Amino acid sequence: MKKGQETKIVILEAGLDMASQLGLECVSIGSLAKIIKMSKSGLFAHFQSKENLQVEILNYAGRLFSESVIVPSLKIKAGITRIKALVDNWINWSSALTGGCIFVSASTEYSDRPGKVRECLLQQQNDWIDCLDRIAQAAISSGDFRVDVDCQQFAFDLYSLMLGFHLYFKLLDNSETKKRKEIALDRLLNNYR
Amino acid sequence: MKKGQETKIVILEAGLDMASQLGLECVSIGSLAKIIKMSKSGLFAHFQSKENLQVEILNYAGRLFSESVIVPSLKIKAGITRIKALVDNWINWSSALTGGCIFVSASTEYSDRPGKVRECLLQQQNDWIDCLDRIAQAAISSGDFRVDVDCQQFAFDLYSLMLGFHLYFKLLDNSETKKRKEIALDRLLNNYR
DNA sequence: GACAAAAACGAACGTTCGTACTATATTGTC
DNA sequence: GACAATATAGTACGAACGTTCGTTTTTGTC
Repeated sequence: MKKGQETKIVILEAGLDMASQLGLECVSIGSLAKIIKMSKSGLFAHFQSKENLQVEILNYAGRLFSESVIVPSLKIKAGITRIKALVDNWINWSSALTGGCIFVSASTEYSDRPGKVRECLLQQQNDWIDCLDRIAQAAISSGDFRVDVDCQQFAFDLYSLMLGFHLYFKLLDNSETKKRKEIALDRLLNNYR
Repeated sequence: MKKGQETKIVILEAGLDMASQLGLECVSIGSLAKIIKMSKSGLFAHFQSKENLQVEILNYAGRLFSESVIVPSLKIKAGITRIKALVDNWINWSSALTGGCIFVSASTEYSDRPGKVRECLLQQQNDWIDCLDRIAQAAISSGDFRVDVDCQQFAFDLYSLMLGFHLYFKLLDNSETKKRKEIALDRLLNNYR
């Protein structure tokens, strides 16, 4: 790999970490450069604008999410076991990031902030919901879910549950979070069974 | 009322609107002053620090939330009708703010940002969850909920549902959001009945 | 209407922001 | 090892940031 690509990965890794803590909008080029010990202008040259940097951080997070959450889940037998694995992977992903899942914070940050970052995020989120939809469809095919299950409703239900988990886990630091998640997930799955 | 108090309310109102769109952290004294057509220093004098301004915006939002969501709900007969009214009121509250519910965005914004703002938010959120807990208890007393219902679990479930609604409604602008919410709420209530 | 108190203003502080240049180092290729 | 291409650094910019200060205007009270 070329030197420039290596540096870019270092930047994006640190940028993702910072974004997960402070939000994508509060990632500043100066402070990010300081963290990875390079000059502001040297870092800037890789992206040409702050907006590009934000978009690239988001795409970098998307690739990581795909690798560590989606792909491993799809290797598991379709149905409820896959869904449970998906939730586990998502929680691990959230926990791995210092400030929690970047998509959760970005979703509130960019709901009223037009621009390339918002468009990129919107695309990712709709893709993710489609992915949840397909996982529900596979659960129908495998026989775990009833044939009349509304897969988009499943996506809404599961995503909501994850958002609740994230709030309880990160901000509230509630000790019963995992239990709450477990109970809610079991009830959710039973309703589609 | 003294002149100073009137001005402060104007500031907090505009501040809340700005915070709901950009997040509390991106409320800047200069731009806020410009919006309400007063000087930066004049505005600043009301709060002595930006952090104080943020805390006061949050408390102002809390009072408004209490008035427009909690209090009206408590006037409704305890049980499922009250819970449905609460959800309706919460949705109206979210819709009334330009950028959606400020507590939703603040919750992700301050999960990793120590300080007075975070502490204030944490208090508010725990109070809100306790409030949901008590509403579930009242539903037990009224006979709508089973006596063995886990009220803290109810709070988690309902809050999760609202977070999902908020995402679908605000960022995704999904046309089926209300339907998704309705189905999820009915199923949630049936499970506790 | 006088007079003190409260409120708002205007200018400036040092810092950081994103971005634009030019110059110097480092890299990869022949 | 030469040489071009790439990558990083350095410097500067105008604007905005939160904050401080002294001054002026407005307010409420007697």
